[in-house]
Amino acid sequence: MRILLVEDDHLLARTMLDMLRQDQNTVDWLDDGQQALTALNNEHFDLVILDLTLPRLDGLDVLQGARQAGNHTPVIILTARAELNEKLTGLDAGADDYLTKPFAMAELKARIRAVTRRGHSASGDAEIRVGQLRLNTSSGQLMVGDEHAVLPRSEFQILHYLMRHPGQVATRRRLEEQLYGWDSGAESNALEVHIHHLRRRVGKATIRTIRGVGYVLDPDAVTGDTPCH
Amino acid sequence: MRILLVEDDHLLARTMLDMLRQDQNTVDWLDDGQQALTALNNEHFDLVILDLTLPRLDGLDVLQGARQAGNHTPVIILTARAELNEKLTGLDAGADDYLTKPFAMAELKARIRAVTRRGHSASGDAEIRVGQLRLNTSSGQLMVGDEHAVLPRSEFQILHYLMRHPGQVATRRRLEEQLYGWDSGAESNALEVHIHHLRRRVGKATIRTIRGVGYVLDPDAVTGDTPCH
DNA sequence: GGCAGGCGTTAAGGCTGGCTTAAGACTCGT
DNA sequence: ACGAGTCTTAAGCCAGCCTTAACGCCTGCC
Repeated sequence: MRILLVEDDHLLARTMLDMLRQDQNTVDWLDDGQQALTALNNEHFDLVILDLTLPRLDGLDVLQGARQAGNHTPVIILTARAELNEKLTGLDAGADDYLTKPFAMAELKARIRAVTRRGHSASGDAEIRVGQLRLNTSSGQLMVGDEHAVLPRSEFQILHYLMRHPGQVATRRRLEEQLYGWDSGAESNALEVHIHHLRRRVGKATIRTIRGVGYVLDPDAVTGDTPCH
Repeated sequence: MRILLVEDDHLLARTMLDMLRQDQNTVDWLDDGQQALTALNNEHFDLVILDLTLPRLDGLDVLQGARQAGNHTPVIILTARAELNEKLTGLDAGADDYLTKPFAMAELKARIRAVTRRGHSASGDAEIRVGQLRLNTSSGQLMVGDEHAVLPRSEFQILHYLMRHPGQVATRRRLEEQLYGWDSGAESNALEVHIHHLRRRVGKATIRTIRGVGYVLDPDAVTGDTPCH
């Protein structure tokens, strides 16, 4: 998943970055409310983790601003216990969940899973299913029928996105964002190569090309082949 | 197992440390409530042994703080008999068990086994089973099929953790925590070497590598080798 | 029908990270 | 003090991953 972390405590932020990236996410980090709002308006994220006390523009204003602009990205708010009363305002302003500092990293993981609505309750590993595809989102293990594979990072990111939006078109741009966040700069046909490799695993018909736009995952497509070489 | 001991009586603490380490555990020790809460929020422990009278932050506050942060680690509370009435509050606050000082080390061991819920019912030796693996957690004896061996400490720690979380990813970080706690500083490929030795015992396919992340125990993996030809 | 642009396919190169092995350091019991 | 068993370190190897680039195909447009 692509996550935006907005947190001005650099020490805490770094801990969270490490944890989130370890969990196979592409994470971008800002420590400033103004920039955060701009980023939210111009790019796509699957989740925002938003501290309330920020320089330049308060977290709540970021949230409200984004929502007013029609942005529905799931948001988890971080807040000090002293600001408890603000939380109500926070939920009113359109946050999906909140966490009071200090919090346990495990708890953050759980909330993320809850908010993104995958991995039902149980603290076990989260898994997405689409058709006969089963993708373990914490280990990147993929089951196609009864064949098993561990996806490399890039292929995982792509397939994960496609499976989160089955039947919807994923633009090339969107997929590249998922892969690189802001670090990118990759100007090549890398994406097509990854898609190629994915199709080899998943069955050719499962990922359909929309010429000039991007790709779609076809939930109904059946594989037919399981290469094994 | 990785255990956090929070106890400000240094003499008692040292005794307990020795005993717990004797039993193959990795134990970290703090004598201060504030630090304990911080540690609990940022790291993973399998068990906390918590004295109630602590400098800076009372034991009960540590417990409550941790629980509010969403931390579900099993906790055993230590308390002087004079503070008996507090115990009820202790259980209310989310402790799993308590022990009144002075106590026998054997008693503590028993409580630990009970709280960590391994070694069902009878106080006989605790044993974990996953697939065809059977690990005796008190002796470190491993049965693979009908072959048996006694694991050295490091390999035991790793396999024990993997078997407690079969099918889930164990990050390198997590495994190193299990091995060293805070004493570490070990910057090397030691973990990989241990994994290598373990695979030799347990079958290569049983421990799967998740590149850039860690390892998973595959419960279904058989000792032989994968078919596919 | 020819052309151009987008996409598929394949192979090669660089690189990272894990695997393997062997050698020394250490511990502990005898 | 010695030896067996254990842990760490280091070095070289290997495999897998990502990107790049070349080439061919397909599609749609003129």
